[in-house]
Amino acid sequence: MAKRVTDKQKSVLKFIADYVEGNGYAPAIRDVAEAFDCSVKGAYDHVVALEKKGLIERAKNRSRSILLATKGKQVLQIEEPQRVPILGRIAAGVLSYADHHVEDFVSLPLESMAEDGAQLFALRIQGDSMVGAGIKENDIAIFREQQDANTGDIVAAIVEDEATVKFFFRQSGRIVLKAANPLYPDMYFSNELRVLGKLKSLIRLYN
Amino acid sequence: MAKRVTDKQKSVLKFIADYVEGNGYAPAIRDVAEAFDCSVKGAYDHVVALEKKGLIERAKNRSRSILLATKGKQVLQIEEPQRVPILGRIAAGVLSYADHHVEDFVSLPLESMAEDGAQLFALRIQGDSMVGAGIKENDIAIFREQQDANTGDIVAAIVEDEATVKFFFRQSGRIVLKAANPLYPDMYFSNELRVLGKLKSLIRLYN
DNA sequence: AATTATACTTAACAGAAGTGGAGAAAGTCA
DNA sequence: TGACTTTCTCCACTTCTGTTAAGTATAATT
Repeated sequence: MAKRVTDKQKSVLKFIADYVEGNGYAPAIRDVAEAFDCSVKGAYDHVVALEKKGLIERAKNRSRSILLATKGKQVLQIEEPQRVPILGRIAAGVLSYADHHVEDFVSLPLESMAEDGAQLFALRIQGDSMVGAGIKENDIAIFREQQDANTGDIVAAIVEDEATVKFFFRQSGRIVLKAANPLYPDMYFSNELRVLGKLKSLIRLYN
Repeated sequence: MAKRVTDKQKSVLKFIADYVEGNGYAPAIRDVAEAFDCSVKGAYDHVVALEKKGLIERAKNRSRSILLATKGKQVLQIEEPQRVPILGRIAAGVLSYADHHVEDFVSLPLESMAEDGAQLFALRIQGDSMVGAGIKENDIAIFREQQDANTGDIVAAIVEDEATVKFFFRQSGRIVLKAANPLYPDMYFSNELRVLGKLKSLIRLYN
């Protein structure tokens, strides 16, 4: 059971997706049959096969109840707008996606922002330490979760039990965090720095 | 025809929306009847009424083909992530949402960004004339379409057949556009300035 | 070579689902 | 008050749909 997905099955899957897209509701099995100019049972077999392979979900004896399962969307490469949590206080440097730490959600405004399944999180910028890089207080910064970084990256890191956003540099064996504001001194670390992620995008609201 | 929407009709509408939300497909009329513990025809009459009032759309003789119309969503205050077009070249100062002027789309990352049906559009920032305000080249700026502005607003306006983004000021009867960069001189206008919209939010991508 | 899965056919049936007529009681509106 | 509209009932009917039975032929696996 559940071998590979055949070309025919893929095209049936695509028909279903297109039908839903176009009509707002799923096709009846007879609609599939008509589209592929085959018998009702032929279409039925395809639908059952797709169901068995987990590409679609369906309710028994219910008309037009086909849903594209996550797996089916993957096959067709349909991407949904990803929702990224805006984290509030980050206690003791642990990234937690638990409800009580999530302030709100942003959905990614551009499809190009979604990455190969990388974990993303967002922080609200506090203070003016990065104004020189065009990052202002209350901006929403979206990070890709990662424990390391390259020189020149803008990162979120834990400094004194607080999340902070700074430029990341490696200088002669040490790590340096630099603000983009001359009023803030550079901070030096000898490797025990807890990096949370790397800045991927920024969202600002006016008014 | 099409008088006000009754409480009962509202609750039927809500049931339909909830059903779709929960199941992924629309209810059959008999599902409505069951939910409201009334006859099939009773439910049918409600559905027909909702259709006549433009709150739902439906296909004739098709099972489970109910769709919530835009008007129906308004009644239930269901907000969908709004998609905003990123406009490319703006020819001769006319805002056109025609396909060939649309580079891409951004969907609004936060629900709070959607406004009372205001028309929004986006531009990609060119040049560094607004760096002082934390607006950098290639940032995506989202504007609310409006022909006027208040002193201090950041606006998109047409200057010499090009869209430009600047601070907007009124000074002794004239309009002044100021850059947020001392390298750019102020521009003065005696009212024939074509304002396209006011900056509402900003999106930046790193890498 | 034997088995299993794919991709169909024709035919039939039962249950699901939409539609319409003919009321009736209650509420709304002018 | 009279004319609608809303909200329902009961019943009948048609159409739509999912499902099953019983095969056939081809391709892919084991």
